[in-house]
Amino acid sequence: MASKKHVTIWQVAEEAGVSIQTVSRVLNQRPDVSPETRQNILEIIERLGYQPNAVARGLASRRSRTLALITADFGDYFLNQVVNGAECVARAHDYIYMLGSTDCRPGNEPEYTRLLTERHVEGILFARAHGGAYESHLAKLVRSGIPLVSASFSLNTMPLTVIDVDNVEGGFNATQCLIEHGHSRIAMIKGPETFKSATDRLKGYLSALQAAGLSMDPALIVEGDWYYESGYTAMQTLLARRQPFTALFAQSDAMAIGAMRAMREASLRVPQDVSVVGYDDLPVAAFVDPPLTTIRQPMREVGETATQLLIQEIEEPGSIQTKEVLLRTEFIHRNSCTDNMNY
Amino acid sequence: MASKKHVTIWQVAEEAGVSIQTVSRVLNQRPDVSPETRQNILEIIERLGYQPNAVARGLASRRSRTLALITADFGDYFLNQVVNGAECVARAHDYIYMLGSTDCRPGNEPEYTRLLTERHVEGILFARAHGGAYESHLAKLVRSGIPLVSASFSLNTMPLTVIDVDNVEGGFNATQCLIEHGHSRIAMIKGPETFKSATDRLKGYLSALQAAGLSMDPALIVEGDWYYESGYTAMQTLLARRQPFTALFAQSDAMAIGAMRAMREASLRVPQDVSVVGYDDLPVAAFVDPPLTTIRQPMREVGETATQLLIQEIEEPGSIQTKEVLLRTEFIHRNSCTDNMNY
DNA sequence: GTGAAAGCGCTAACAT
DNA sequence: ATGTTAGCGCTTTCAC
Repeated sequence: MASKKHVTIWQVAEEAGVSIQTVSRVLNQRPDVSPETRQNILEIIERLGYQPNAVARGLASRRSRTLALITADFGDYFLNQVVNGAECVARAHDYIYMLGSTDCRPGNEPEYTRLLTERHVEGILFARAHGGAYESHLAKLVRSGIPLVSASFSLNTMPLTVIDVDNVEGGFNATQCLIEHGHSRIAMIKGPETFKSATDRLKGYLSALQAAGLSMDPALIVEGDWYYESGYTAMQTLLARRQPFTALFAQSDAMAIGAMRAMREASLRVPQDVSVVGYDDLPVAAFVDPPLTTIRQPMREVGETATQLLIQEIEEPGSIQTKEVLLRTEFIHRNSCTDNMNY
Repeated sequence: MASKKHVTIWQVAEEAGVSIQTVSRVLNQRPDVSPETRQNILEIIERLGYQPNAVARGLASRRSRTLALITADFGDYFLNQVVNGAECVARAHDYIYMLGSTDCRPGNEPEYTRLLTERHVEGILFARAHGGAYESHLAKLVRSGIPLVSASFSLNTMPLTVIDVDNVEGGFNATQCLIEHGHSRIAMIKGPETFKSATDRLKGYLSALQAAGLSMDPALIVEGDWYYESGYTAMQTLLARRQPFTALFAQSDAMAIGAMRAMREASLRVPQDVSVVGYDDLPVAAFVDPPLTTIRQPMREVGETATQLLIQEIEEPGSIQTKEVLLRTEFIHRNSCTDNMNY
């Protein structure tokens, strides 16, 4: 049979010989319904295939059970994992995420606010990879009072609940490993200055050097944009500077892999000539030549925790005042770094 | 100031000294409003910062302007691109996508149907990578009459509007290239049998061989699951069979890269000993050693076209009866395949 | 061109 | 434990 009209709460009530109120109570798991009535109504609901209309419920209760996921680029591995985790937790709590990527149209900064207010989204997960530029807008959202949690993106101008990975620790461990292998001239390809994750990893790098009594050489640091190509050109820049180094810490696996290509083209061998540590543990990291030593981030967990907090804040407002959750990274040892043979 | 109560259509009407109908008419761009009234109302809307409540609109008009995106895994590169494209087109038409990944909980097949009916989604984009298992369920959705478009996923049991890439052509071109380089013993790592894309690429492979008067050797074909690891083990299997081959067509870049690692470990050089062609043109493809020759798929366009059709079907039902759109692939030449030096 | 009335399907606040 | 009365904020008739 073709798409039947939807069954409404009225029909259920009529069939059960009760008022729609009683049905509504059963639907909302209220205690004040007699067991028999409840049982009977449940059976009728089942038999009629009744599904409550979420739109009507939303209007009447002012609860849309809808979350927004603002993100910059679904092609980003980090974000994807976050989304996966977020989606799962949301579903488990019977919330659903609406998509709001900011990328597709330039200058649509205000557009997603419109989306959010119009659709009466109850909370926002801000999972942007990009920094800068949106700060004022985000701040406005924070001030508006709508629950908002950020996945690894902090604001300088405003307190914000952030779930992130301990990037300082990650940067420290990556560098530390290289130092333990006897390296003292350690180059770094960092992420963009606008990212807190990039500056944090830099901090980790710096403090590892310092702890080992090593000095840092600005000539050994180049900035990339996280992606392959930028790692490639960053390494070319580094090589052109002709400052000796025997190790590289790239703040993303993609940049590490890009850099490795540049080194190959310059006849530099990894790890014999240059040891490399990346960051992210991309699926491909284990399959490049040589398999990449890297820092794994629990990205899925970031999404899960963020959503958990978001829902908590929605259901008990005020419960999470600007928490900051830092998840730990994991060091993944592979073959791209080895003892310093050069000095 | 703290989060003000929302402005409603009533306040706009009152402020303008008209009835809410008139405001509603302006909102819905109806022609039957005098220019002055319209202008005046528009200004008041602007001044008051009025945003129509999409939930209320949805209830009254029975149009939610909401689409569902059913997908298996946001970590998949292919899907991500599709999502990006889909999202853009949806936004341009003022629709929004709800997320419905099927992965997070096992056996939640019926769960997303519930989600869809309850939320009164107007159309579904089915962008699953995985085949099999869900067919009966999907068929039920198709029969329910809700507009449904699939991104590269066909159903054997049921006609379905599908936007896909021409996998036969892609498989043909990949193989053809290898043949033109003088290869005749061409191994293939294919995707899972349950994927039409895998069997289509196989068809292309077969017909290229046939066109060249070459025979196919079943011992040269191994199945993987699209991912790196499976390419790695598939190549080990291939090598263990000790059947000579000088070229490899891997149905995904990931499997190609996995296979390349296995070859490295077996001291086989690419492309000198074995030429390789992949499929997908992952961002990493240009940066592995050697840079991978591959088939690029217009995935973003798949998402865009699918959403376009979906919206069209929603707005003019019956307009797209089970179309099948096939987008063309692009051959990307890099360094992983070269002339056959071996025979 | 504009307005009044009647819902959309449900929940909330009182009743009883 | 259950029913009644009001809406939620908007669109849809159908008047004028």
